Amino acid sequence: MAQVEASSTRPVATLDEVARVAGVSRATVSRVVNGSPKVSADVRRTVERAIDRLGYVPNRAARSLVTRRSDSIAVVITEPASRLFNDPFFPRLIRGVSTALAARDLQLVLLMPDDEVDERRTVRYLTAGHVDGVILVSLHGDDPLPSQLAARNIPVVVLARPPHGVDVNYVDADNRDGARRATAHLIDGGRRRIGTITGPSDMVAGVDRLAGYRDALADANLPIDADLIAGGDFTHAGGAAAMDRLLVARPDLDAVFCASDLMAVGALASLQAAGRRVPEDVAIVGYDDSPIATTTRPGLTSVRQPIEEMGREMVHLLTETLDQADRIPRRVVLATELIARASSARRAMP
Amino acid sequence: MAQVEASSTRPVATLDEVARVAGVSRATVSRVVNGSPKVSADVRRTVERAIDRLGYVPNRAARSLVTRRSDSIAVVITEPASRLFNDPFFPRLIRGVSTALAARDLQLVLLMPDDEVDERRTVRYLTAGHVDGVILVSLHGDDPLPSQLAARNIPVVVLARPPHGVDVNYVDADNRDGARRATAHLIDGGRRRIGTITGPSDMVAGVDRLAGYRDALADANLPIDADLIAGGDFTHAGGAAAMDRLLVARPDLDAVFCASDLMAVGALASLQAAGRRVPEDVAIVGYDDSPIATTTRPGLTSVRQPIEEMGREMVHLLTETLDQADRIPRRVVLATELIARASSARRAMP
DNA sequence: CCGGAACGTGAGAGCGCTCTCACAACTACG
DNA sequence: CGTAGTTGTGAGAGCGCTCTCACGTTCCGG
Repeated sequence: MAQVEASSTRPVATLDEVARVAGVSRATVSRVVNGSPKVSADVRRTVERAIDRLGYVPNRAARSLVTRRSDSIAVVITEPASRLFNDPFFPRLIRGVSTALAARDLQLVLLMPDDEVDERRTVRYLTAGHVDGVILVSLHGDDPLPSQLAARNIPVVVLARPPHGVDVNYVDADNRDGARRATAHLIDGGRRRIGTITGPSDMVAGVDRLAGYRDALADANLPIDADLIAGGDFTHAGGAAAMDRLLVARPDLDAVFCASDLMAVGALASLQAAGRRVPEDVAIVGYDDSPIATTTRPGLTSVRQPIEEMGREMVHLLTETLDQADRIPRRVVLATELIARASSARRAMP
Repeated sequence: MAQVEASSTRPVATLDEVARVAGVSRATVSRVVNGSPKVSADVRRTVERAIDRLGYVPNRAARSLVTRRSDSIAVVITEPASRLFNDPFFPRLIRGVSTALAARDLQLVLLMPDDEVDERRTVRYLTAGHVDGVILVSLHGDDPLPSQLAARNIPVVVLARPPHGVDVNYVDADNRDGARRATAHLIDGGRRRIGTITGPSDMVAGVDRLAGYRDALADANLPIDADLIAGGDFTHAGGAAAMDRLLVARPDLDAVFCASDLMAVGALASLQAAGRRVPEDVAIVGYDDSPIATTTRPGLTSVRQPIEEMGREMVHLLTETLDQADRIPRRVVLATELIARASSARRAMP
């Protein structure tokens, strides 16, 4: 039985060995591997056979040492664990990024710095030439990473509009318009005393969605009442607490727009505990169209963001930046979609 | 203003430059960078100053070319998108893995092959010496990856016990014991006609949890009735459908153990739609202790798996395998915990 | 006071690959 | 038939790092 699969020794064939077996030079093998057109058909076939026979796989370290390219892209998520756990946003975004990278034969490297020390390690990693570009998923605007990377000339695309008009590529969903449409939908349903539970005021998404709520009221010539605006934090508990406050301040409210589904679910529980019927007494609209929106009773009307598409778009933007030397920052804002469910059903005729 | 930060040119200082600036040899700088003890204190200080001044970061490609180490670990998730979206399991696992890797200064590389083509690319990537080891998160047992990697002598740890007693490192939660305890909890609560909604029979977790259910009934000398066992698929819709079937087959059942929270939520909806009160008429226990368990009404009793710890344990196992030449496969099985909520409240005295 | 151990440092090879350049073998054209 | 171009292939340098080995100092015991 000479049929040995190079079993226990590391089967690391090199370019050199392939060249020897195929009876050509290293350069020619390299050309075959990299799909250069200037190789004659029969030499190419010979080399390919040798590659197959040896199970040759190019060593990326050696390659990227000379090309100064790693063909991988980092996705950096700087979010507290709690958000990551509860939010289906990230898996979906990653999936979008992942498929787009795969199509370009780029490798995804996920980094999730946990603390200060970790973040320094991350910067070191990114600047060590380990990746060709960085996708930054940080919903808090005060992150120093973009400028640090910019200083090192590493292409970056961030998710969500940065709060200070930094010159950086970004992709975002149209939060303001989404919130406007959600609120308009409530107005269309016959609601007039519409409250809102906002996101944190230090997050652009929170601020933008509040602005959209205001837009819709203004469009309909409805007054904006501070008593109808309660601050939340994108969490279930925060949503419930905010709802409680709204019910005290404005017991007569007939609808509420929540800047996240998690808060909407909290608000729903709070409303039901207070004996209000949804949607008969109070209509609710959430934001994110997360899976939880379909499991509540009644089902939760929500604003869907094109999350996967945002991921794909970020990759698109990044690879464009990679190829072109001119680094003109671009921004891509994607439209949202309102998914109507029972929680915002049109008010019955009185 | 001579104060230029090497702005637009790539500021890639090399070992050589550091050596020149510090007035020492390349080897000495390398020793300092790698923390070798055989460098005198003042030379070390001089070199460190030079490193700081030049903002030197070692080039990992060059390093791993010679060390044959990449100092990164791949996490390969081969799951359909749908699961990834709805299941908070993965983020938590990743988080556990991530912190454990960070503590060892290892880099996490996340791979999520989407289809056949993608999977081949993944194999190529893993065998290109890009990673030192692989953590395989595939809940389906028929994955060919472990053996492919084993053939290449790449250390692997898989999540969950493989169905065929493959010789491979794995980490798992004690599904059988968790299910046994969940069911025993229902028995303790005075329930006697206890149904179960299982996971898919091709997934070890599903099979093991069913076995645990049987164990508990056997322990309590309760009969095992096929009418009380309904097949599910770990999804919300599947849980609801299975519950409907159970209600037809055994309208008198007074409790149900669901092999996942998502199915439990579906079952809950189905029970409530059928006019059964939970927990008065029928008690429910789920599995996973996912966030959704706290948002249902009533709150869902569930079995918590130490997911983060499983991630950490996988890293632990992998790094052990990395360091030692002897590759004796190990298995680590972690205990679960029952989190009691209202959905399984003790039956009121009749 | 001398031989050898201990210690700190430098020289140089080489990891596996790409890429430029040179060159041989054709082809085409005046 | 000579010259210029075209095409396929090989030789060789070098990417930035680690690591072995050799060498110069210092220190100590006999």
